[in-house]
Amino acid sequence: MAGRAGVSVATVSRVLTGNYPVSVTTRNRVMRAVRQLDYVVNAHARALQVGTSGTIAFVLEDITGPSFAEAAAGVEEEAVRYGRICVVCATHGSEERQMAVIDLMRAQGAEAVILIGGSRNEAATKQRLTGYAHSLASSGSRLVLCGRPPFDASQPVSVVDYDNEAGAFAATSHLLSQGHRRILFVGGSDGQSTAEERRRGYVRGLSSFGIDPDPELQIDADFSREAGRRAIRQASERGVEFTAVFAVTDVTAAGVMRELRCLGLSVPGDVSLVGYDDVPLADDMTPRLTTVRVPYRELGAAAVRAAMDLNGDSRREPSHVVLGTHLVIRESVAPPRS
Amino acid sequence: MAGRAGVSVATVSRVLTGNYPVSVTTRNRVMRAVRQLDYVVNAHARALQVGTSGTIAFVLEDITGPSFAEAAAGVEEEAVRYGRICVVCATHGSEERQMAVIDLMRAQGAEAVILIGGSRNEAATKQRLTGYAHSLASSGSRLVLCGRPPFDASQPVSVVDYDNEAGAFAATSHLLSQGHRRILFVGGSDGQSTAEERRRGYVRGLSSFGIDPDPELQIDADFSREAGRRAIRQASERGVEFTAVFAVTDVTAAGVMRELRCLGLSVPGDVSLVGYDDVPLADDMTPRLTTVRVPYRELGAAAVRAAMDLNGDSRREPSHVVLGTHLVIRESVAPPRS
DNA sequence: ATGAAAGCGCTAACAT
DNA sequence: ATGTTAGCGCTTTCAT
Repeated sequence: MAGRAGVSVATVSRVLTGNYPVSVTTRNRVMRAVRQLDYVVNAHARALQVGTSGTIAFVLEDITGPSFAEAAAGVEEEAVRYGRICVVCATHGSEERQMAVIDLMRAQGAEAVILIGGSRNEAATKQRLTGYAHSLASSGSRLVLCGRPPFDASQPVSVVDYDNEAGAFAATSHLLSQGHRRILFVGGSDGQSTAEERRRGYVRGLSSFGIDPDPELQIDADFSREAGRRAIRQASERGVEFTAVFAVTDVTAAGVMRELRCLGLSVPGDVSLVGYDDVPLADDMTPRLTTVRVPYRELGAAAVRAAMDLNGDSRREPSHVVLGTHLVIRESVAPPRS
Repeated sequence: MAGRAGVSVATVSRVLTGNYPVSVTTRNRVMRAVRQLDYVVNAHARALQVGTSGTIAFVLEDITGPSFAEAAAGVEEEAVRYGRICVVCATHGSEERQMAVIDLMRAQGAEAVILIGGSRNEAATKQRLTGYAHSLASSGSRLVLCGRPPFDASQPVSVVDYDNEAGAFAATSHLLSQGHRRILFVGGSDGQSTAEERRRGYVRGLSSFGIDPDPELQIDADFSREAGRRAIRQASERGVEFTAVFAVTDVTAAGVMRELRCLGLSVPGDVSLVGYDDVPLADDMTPRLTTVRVPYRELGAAAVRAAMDLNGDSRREPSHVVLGTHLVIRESVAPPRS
């Protein structure tokens, strides 16, 4: 390449990186050679020299989840805005895979690793993540957590969060204010942090209306459609009475809605329903689903910003930004039949 | 690192890559040092030396599209199965961005670049892609196209396809066999290849029933929900009469369904509706959407396989695999009101 | 403004 | 079985 342009490799490097004065004629000569040879620099060689690769890793459970996908879009867009490239890895919920992915990204010299999603076991996970965070920090990288409880500020991990609990509180209050008293919460009590926080909001909503949470009204379910269906089936088999359902997730709500229909119950005529996330699906359901809006795209974007801000000096205090949620009222809630 | 273990760098390399005999004691010593130092190899240095990085690039328009997301999941899974890492880039429909992304991946030494989605202008795009393909091939990489018409076999590009036209034919035939004669096709005629092929299937379906396609019954729309709504609004304003709609995409169908409702029309009572893709949404709509199943996940997986198969000798004939589609009959189609 | 050369961290001959 | 060393392609002093 340098030969073709009749200049030294150093000169080629200078025109290509563009951070050093080069005479116009030389530059043209080089650029012509670049075109003729269809040349691109070797990113690995450059990264090896410069010490950084401009890669942002986004680690999620499953790309197929609409809220994760939305967040991924936010990460991707913001990453390219900063001239970075974005690699996305799925863990399929496995902790080993998560660990493997983080090591992989450390090997790649990723500028930041952004982890989205709740975690199963707060205490143990927190410890493990702290380990990751230090490993990453020691290689000049950053760990950013999305939608998880923050760490204490002494750890080199930033978190971009939203108020899960407040959203759930708002959703529950809405149902309550419409006159519902027997509200079924469909969501995990398996310790998944996101589900747990939402459940807390539900309980607090109830309490603020002076209602004692009835354990019978809380049914386990993960974030899948199938879990939503199963939950309703269980409730029905157990003869649980309720006039409204608060589902931990919009897609869980879709399952709930479907199973309710199978039982011959209409929404919102017989039972009201609210979801969480406000993914596109919510607006396509019939009736359109009342839900809690979570700014996932913005969440992703904020995560890369959090990562980049700390770029200069890695001794900077890790940030904790929390985004707001709000209730989106549509058509799936009505007052209970009297 | 080598110092800490008291061995040479070569030995460290040997135990870490594991492709060379090392005595058990030495291996243990090295592994201990690895753990103590929390060491990971520098992937760039390795790639620089070995000449390949084990990266598969997946290029799509928008991660948020459910069918793309599904394909991305297929790519990701298959890539990790092969021990590769997967970077996903969004082009947002811009050809320049697409070009930039491909160069970027060439610089990264990606083992393969997988491009999904139709293209606007077949002739020009084909030429441009041929250029990319040769560029990639010359750096030992591969271009794989997903869901696009194949190239002639002399070009170094593999394609993994599915029969768009046959699926559309099946969908249209289904409507026809239910007694519909005025079927509105909602989909682009802007030359987007996917839409175009689906439209051809629609026309052929009509023809096979001896019906001349009425231009009035074909309305422009891209793959978005909004486009679906707009199309129905237009049809209604123009006073077009129809008893069924075939939407180019499930999400377009969701828009169609919504707008139909706004017009006071019920599905399938007043008008029948079929979509295309069979994304999860289709099963969550009310009524559940009859649609054409496209095996997107398998498509993605097949794309990485196509890329890897050619790995050994790059002189091998590029492959063209085509996957099947089939109609999924649900509840959005009924015979027309007499 | 340009060239020469060192060196980034690794792997793969080539010794031993 | 292990150590020594060249060199992957680039950027970056240091000369000129």
